[in-house]
Amino acid sequence: MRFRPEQHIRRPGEFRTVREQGRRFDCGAFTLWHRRREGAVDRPRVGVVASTASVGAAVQRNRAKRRLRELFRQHQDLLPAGTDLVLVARAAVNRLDYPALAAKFADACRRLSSTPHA
RNA sequence: GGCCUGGUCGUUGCUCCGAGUUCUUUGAUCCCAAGGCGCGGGUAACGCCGCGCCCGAUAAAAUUCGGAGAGGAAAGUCCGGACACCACAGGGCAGGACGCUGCGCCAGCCAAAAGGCGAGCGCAGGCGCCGUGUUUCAAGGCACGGCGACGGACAGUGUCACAGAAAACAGACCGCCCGGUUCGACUCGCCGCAAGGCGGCUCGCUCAGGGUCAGGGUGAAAAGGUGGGGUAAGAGCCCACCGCGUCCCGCGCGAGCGGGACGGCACGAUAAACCCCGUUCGGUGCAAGGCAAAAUAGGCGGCUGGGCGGCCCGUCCAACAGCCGCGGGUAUGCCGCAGCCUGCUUCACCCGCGCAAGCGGAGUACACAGGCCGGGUCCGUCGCAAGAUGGACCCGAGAGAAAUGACGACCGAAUCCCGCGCGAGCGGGAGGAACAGAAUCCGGCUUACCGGCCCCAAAGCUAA
RNA sequence: GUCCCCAUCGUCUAGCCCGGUCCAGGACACCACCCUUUCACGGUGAGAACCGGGGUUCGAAUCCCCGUGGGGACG
Repeated sequence: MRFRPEQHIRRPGEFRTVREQGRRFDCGAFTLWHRRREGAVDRPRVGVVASTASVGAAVQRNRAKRRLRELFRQHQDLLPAGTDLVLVARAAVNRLDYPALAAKFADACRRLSSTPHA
């Protein structure tokens, strides 16, 4: 399953929309915001955030964002079409091993699919 | 001191490049939104429709294969430069930076050349300070090592707290010494019956005067040092050595050094205080900056000087001039921006010709070809070795909420534990790789850091 | 990314330009005592800091250099 450039959320306005109108799941090592775009049928999109204060220096920030993007790439078929995600990294992202992160992410995907957004 | 920054394999992703296939759009630097010309049609109008001609830059998406893809510090942003714009940038003032000498190197820059500048780096040397050793009463000398933002303190100004008698063209105080007067004590002589008086020696004290600066617990620093002579006491007052200053001579490319004569001490510290001298620097920074749809149009509307970004001068462009605006949307797209140069190619713009499309010239991109530069692999030569050098082949990061990864397996350094061995070590197990992520580029400095390899020096051990 | 600025008691600040008078001053807070039946107010008193390292200097919060940590501007 590929991860295409048009699946990136890049604009500050889109980030703001997801975080103001979407819902939040606390997944321990990261925070997941999600929002369904009305009438959209294209693939789910994602934006990744890693701040210096919560994650650390540039190496840690880049590594956290890569791992979160990889989570989305491998599990994006669990998400309904037209879903926008914002993943906010915390310090534990780089400490947990990958299967634990994948389990948390898959669980969050199933929960947001079972509780459809208004 | 130099060099290097774990390895192999598998599955699956990301960015860029090349080749192929498929599909649609074909007209094209983001979208609404359209290549140009001619003829005809249509429309409120047009970029719409049809036909013909001409030109064109070589595009977009999906997919397959192949190739490439973080550092020695990519970091801090402390310096220097390239590059871009402000006028390829002028004079002065202000302000900043740098500062022993000689030679060499260095990203680059200036110059016709010779040559010069350059953040800094290296080698050799000079001077100063510190440490150790030696010699010496000491100062000083010599040897070795370390450190130095190392121009100038007789151009000027400022500051030097506390302590201390005194803190900056020195001399007030204590003290020491001298002689004088008054007073007192002791003693001697003379006069007097006595009280006492007069004169003298010595000592002390007080007072006024003079000499002197050796000494005065201090202090970071006390106005040449040590020793001797000398003196009433003392003092470069005099002498020797050392230090200092001026002059002369000699040596050295030079910083400076050595010697001699004279002076007779007049010269405190601080310039990472102001400052002076010499050299040098215009400002802003890739978020610099440039480009991105016609026609109406030598048009309409608005503003009045503007630029040289610290200040002044001066100068430049000008007043028929310059600047801004002339549909909407979008933190828009593209270039700058991916080793360099040359050739080839040729959108725009420019020049010439043509009624016009266009044609010819010149000319920027991608691609292609060649050369140079850098890196990798293989081979040869040299070297004890890290490595150097020659040839062949291959390659040359470029993102933009920001690619260069994720996961797994194996090998694996440091370190720890167990067993064996006199010992070097051997076997097994645990353990699992530092600092850290390009953002216009190059050079330097600084800071962070697991380890590995090599060279040089010294000491110890072993062997000869 | 590029370019600037700042750092002093628990908090807000003075001192820095031009070094000594600073074992660093003030306000609020905290603590102790007094006042009050008690609390508050008030009074008295005490504790408490120069971001780290190096250098210049006799002497550094102040001057210079290198770091660390904050903050800001530029589309």
